[in-house]
Amino acid sequence: MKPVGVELVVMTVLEGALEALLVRRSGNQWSLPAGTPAPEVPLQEAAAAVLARQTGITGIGLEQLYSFDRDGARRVAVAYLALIDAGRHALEPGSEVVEVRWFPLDDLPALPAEHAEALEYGRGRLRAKTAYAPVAVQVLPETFTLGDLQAVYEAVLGARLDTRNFRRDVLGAGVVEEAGMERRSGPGRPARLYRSVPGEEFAVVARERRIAGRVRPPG
Amino acid sequence: MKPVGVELVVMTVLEGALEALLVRRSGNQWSLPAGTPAPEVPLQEAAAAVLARQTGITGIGLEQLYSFDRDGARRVAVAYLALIDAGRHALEPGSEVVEVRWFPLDDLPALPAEHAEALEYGRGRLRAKTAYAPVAVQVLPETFTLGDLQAVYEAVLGARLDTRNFRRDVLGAGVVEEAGMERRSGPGRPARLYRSVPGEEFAVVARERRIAGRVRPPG
DNA sequence: TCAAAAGTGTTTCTCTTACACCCATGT
DNA sequence: ACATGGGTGTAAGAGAAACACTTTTGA
Repeated sequence: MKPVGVELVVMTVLEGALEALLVRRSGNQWSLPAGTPAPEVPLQEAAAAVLARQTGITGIGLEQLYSFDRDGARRVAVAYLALIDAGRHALEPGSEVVEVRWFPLDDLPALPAEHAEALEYGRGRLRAKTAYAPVAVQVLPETFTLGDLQAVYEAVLGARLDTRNFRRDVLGAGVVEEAGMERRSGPGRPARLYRSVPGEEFAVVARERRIAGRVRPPG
Repeated sequence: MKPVGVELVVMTVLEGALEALLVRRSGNQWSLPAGTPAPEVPLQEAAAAVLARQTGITGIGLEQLYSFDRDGARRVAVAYLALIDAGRHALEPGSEVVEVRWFPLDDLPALPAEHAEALEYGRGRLRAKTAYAPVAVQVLPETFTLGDLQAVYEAVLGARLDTRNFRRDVLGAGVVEEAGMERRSGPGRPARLYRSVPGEEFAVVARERRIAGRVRPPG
């Protein structure tokens, strides 16, 4: 009987860059939040529970990423993926861990090789998904500007997008609607606030109109 | 310790329609080939072994499909997907099963709900993959005509494709090459035979040029 | 010579991309 | 008044889709 474990690839966007959530159980070894679910509890619930227990984060949408079965490992690790708004979730290390932190993907601490692999896999999935699903709204507060949204897309894709094309595509896709308010912050014209259209936040269906087209290298 | 099992969604194309491989262990209950791997064997190998043991099919490429964790189930089922050429694999029910058969997807016997779900999921994956990966060559003998290939695409996509566009796209993608022979069967002009370009059979990378474009309803 | 299947180019249109300026505000 | 970020339209090009006839064979 080969047993199953869960691990969590949780990402956010901070200062225009993707960051991943890691925990430290003891010593200097960082890792993904991970645990071993009991047989009677559904796997996704178990994953959510592990996340809550170890990091304090609750109430987020998890998506199954991949089931890793590293050679030599005696157990299978089912990885779940989430993209969330760090600002809405305070980090509270649970009793099993001594520290919880966001790390920029390009400045990670030493990780078990399998966890680094899962992170990389998760980033690839996000990138792929970004082209056809409005995943980015998950990383933003309830209302946001199109500039915010574009910044998230750019962070996830690792590429710069054209503002006018981006707006045309996002608005054309019908996944956001105007909130009827403005936000002003320092100099510059106030930005209109939008919110995601109810029921469209987690839509995974391919859309007639892609939100982000073919990506070109930064520059 | 929640245990893990494997199950196999194996499909082929017969007479222009997708068919799935099912086994009957006893009585009238059909199901997907499935089993419980030992801890020390890698999951994908275990899945291949289950398939070989129960159906006699060996040496095919398996792709992880999804890990199902049906509510109430005490175990996780990692499903693997394959699309193969039925003509190249004789079916031999192993000792664990009494019968192995291909069933058209639109004429399936009664199945456990979870297995029907996995089949449906597999069909969706195939459809999605068809748009950017040359999966279809897996279902054909070593040499085949472009007409054969188009028929496979049409079966997987459940849609009719334009012959000229299809040929242009397939040849442009560079995944097949002429075998330098012809095949004649009954009346009609003989068809050139092609084979898949070595190394491209299992290429999963997105291609610049898609093989099958946006799909329109049959008619 | 007829029926049956294979093979072949071009045109149209849609979608993607590239691109530059004015607007509203804070300091 | 100037610096800062927000917001807008259009033209050119590439890719996808639509479309009909000729070729080669078996019967």
